[in-house]
Amino acid sequence: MLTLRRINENPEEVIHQLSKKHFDGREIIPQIINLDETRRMTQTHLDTILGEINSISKSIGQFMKEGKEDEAANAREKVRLLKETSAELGETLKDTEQKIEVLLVTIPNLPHESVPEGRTAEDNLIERSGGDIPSLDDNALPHWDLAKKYELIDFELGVKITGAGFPVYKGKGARLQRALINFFLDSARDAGFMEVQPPYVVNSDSGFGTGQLPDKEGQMYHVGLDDLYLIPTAEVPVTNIYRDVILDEKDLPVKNTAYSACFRREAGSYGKDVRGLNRLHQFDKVEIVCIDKPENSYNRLDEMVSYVQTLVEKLTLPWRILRLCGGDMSFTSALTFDFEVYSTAQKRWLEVSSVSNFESYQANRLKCRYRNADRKTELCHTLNGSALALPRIMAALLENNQTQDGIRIPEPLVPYCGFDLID
RNA sequence: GGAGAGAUGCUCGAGUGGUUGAAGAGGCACGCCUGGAAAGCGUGUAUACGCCAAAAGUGUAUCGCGGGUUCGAAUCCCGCUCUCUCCGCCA
Repeated sequence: MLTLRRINENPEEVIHQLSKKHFDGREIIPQIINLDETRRMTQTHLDTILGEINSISKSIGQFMKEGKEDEAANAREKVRLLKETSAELGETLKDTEQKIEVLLVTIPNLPHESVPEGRTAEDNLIERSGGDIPSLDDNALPHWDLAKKYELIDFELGVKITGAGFPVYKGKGARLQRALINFFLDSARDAGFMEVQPPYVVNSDSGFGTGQLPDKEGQMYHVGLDDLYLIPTAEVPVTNIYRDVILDEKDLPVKNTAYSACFRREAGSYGKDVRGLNRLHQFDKVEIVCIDKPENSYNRLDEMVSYVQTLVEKLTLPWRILRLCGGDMSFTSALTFDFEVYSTAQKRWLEVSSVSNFESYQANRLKCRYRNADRKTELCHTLNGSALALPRIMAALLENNQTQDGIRIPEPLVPYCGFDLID
């Protein structure tokens, strides 16, 4: 959620920046400014009247003590009239605040100046890349065939138990999953992230805090009986640790990491995008979350991107980093880098991580603030990224490392797996 | 799930419907004292939104959350949430 201050300070600039995200703010921004004007006028008026009521009420107490019945009755009547006005103003104020909020949550975050123009994924910029794309035999198999051949993942069994998109990992497949989770968590800890184990189910306040609600309600699984949501990412519970929190300057930066299962309804997906491990309703991910001072957040973002790069490099996967264009960025992000790894048998790039700076957009909803050097409270900047999402890493590992003898495990994973070959 | 008790500031803790944003203590910060420290003494110590060009200042709201009674509510009433104790169930 953008701050009213930002909108009021320079509306034209805000409208201009929003256009990069292909959001037309020419109507809504002036509308908000008008409502905010009404809001402030109403509050000034209301506060004055409440102040009068307060002071008269005090005088009534005084009159009662002194036994001045007439004066007291007089004052009571005055207050009665003022209360009628204050009730009306109170309604107007509440109403206006609600209208402002309803409008504010429909406005996306402003993109950073370095965000490239563009509408679709085609327009994303390749920031840098690395690793070697292996040359495979003609009879190289896609991961869903490898998963079957080596009995690593049973998709049909998942369908029986739950439905499509809920695979069952078995044997070395399950062990490889667990190895990846531990490898990612240990690496994050070495890089200075504190591990947390959050709940996998959150309330609506948390959903609202990180921006899943109200817009993306349909993308989360909802537990109706208790009105709770299955998390689509550990970002939600971890970031919400800091909801309604005022951090001390010395607490920053906050660097957290968490493993969680992630649940996404993925309504409307189909075709090759959902084949095998490409898109699941339940998957595993290790997430990194940072909270920092505004002036540090872009350095922090770079640090996070560099860290994720070390992961794909250690796994010896061919990778590239994309700087997302205005049209392809998420609603809440100010700047996003996507990591993709090459899935050689599918002959396509798969997104395995998305690292974003949300600036104060999330923090404003979360009311996550810190006390700066002047002892004033100020909104923090929040950032997060996948480090990493497992399924597509698994897909790329299986496909890229297949040989005549079996599937080779990258060296850093071997101690975690307890085997170096799947055969 | 059943019965009961409770929820006050950074923490502990007081609070008779009328200067209670809230006593007192602790913590923390700053200052004095000291060679340095401790002790001692003094001062300060919530958030949000208004007003003011801004600072100073000042207004309003906030004692778990929401509503009600009242001229006036931390205090009385109702609903909700959470915590604790006992019983039941249970990895």
